[in-house]
Amino acid sequence: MSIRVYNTLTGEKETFEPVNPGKVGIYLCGPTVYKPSHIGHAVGPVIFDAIKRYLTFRGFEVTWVVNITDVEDKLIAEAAAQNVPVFELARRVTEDYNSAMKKLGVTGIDHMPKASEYIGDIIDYIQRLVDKGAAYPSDGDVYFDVTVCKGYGKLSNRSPDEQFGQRELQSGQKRNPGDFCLWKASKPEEPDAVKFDSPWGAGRPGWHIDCSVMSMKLLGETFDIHGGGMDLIFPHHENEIAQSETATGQSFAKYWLHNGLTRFNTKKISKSDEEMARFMEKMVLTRLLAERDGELIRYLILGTHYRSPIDFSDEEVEAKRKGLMTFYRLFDRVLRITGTGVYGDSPSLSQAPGAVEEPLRGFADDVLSYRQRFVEVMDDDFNTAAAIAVLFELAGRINRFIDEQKVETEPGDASKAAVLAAGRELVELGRLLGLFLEPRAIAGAGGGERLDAVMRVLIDVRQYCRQNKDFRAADMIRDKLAEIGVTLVDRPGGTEWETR
RNA sequence: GGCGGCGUAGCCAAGAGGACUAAGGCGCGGGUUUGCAAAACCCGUAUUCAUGGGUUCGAAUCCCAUCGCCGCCUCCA
Repeated sequence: MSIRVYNTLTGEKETFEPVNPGKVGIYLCGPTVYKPSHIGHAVGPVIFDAIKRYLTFRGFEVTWVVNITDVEDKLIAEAAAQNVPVFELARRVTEDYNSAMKKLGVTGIDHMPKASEYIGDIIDYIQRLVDKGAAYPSDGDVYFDVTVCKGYGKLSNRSPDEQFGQRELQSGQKRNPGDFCLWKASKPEEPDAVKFDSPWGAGRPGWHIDCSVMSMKLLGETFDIHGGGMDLIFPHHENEIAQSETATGQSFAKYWLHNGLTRFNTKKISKSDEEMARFMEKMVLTRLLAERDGELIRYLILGTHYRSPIDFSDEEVEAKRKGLMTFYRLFDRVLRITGTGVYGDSPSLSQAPGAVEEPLRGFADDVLSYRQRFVEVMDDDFNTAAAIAVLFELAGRINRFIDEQKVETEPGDASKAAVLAAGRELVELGRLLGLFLEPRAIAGAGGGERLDAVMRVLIDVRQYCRQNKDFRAADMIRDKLAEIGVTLVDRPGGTEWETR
């Protein structure tokens, strides 16, 4: 079976064949670091992190680049407004971004190049375009001439003739309205930190050129996958293609993958929309991740196919949280039964299929068939939503096995081993999506020794009441605890407590 | 005006010509279990995929039209 991906360039699903067999280069357009990132900025990184994990699992050696744009108009303006040095602001925002990525389990990024560190390469590149007659200086700016690029518009299906008449751009310095800026002349009031010397005078790179230069520098002139939000298709990615392919004479990225945009009340989260300002505040990643578990946000993002838009709401997050608990509860259950956590490194069922013997073989076969199904749906354009559905089915199958075999009350070595191997399988598959990376116990969870002891007392008192058939008192203890978010659970082996 | 996306159960969301009398999650109803719960498991929750035509032996899936929502064409993940 081969992997198929939807390519924006062709508008079709294609069989994935890397430029160099066995190796995959991925470039994802990262943030411009002038303001805190919001939930929408997390979608691309989370999805591509899952894609990298999956491709690695499928045997590819993956190199993943996410750029940081730290030389840009809005960053300069914001730094001036806050009265801080440009690169100081950039550094702070980048740090927040990185810590958010860490919480989201995005660990696969190999390079995070900054535009400011590639100025020399960018200048060389622009010079190359000028030498080819594809770019022209004008009053200290340098523009790309879209008319020299015959394929211009192939990504976004726009022809310059039809489209640019609509724009009210009558820049006197441009030859054509669709020409875009490669190099931007500095203005006197701008800080020296962003004035770079060039053959055309002091200035800084235009918006698109840094992506072309850094991607080709790190991944080669032709690489495999270029990703970003759908809002980048035009003009950003279109212009990247134009300048890159004109410069090298070769095709740029082979597959273009675009993720859907995050919406709120069916509207795109936008930086300029007044009515959304308050919501935006809440959706700032650092704030959101202070309140919500990173794994939950990641799970929420992966619960929708990457090309579909995500409607974000508190209600939806809460519903998803309940779903995730199903897995955590099962993991706790497996730990209770086997004494070994599913997060450990004992073999999963697929790693040691022989470990499960004949009477339980049917169960083992089911588990392996879910694994197969998981691979099938992921092969089909990285359908993480369908993959998660398989995870739920697998979890249900394991729970049913435990119930039917009465593994909790009448455990046998064979059935316990089967439960552990199946649980490990579930975690292993989840980890291909970047889920279940870290142990997350819900029973008797992290309140320290003192709380643990207090809970023990309450549980013992309640047990005493129950033995004396004083169920009103016993239930009162349980109900009061429930009100503060602590659930008491009576199990065959005794009572345990859980927090939400 | 041009380009693109979306419309599947109460909600979220897969499915992209035959395995669909349409996955999975949340919610809801019934049951097993329990002192009662919680959890888990079982059963039920869309004869139908915005609407109307068409192509086809066969369509949620392809084509056309209509309605509604959204994005891009200026900075945007």
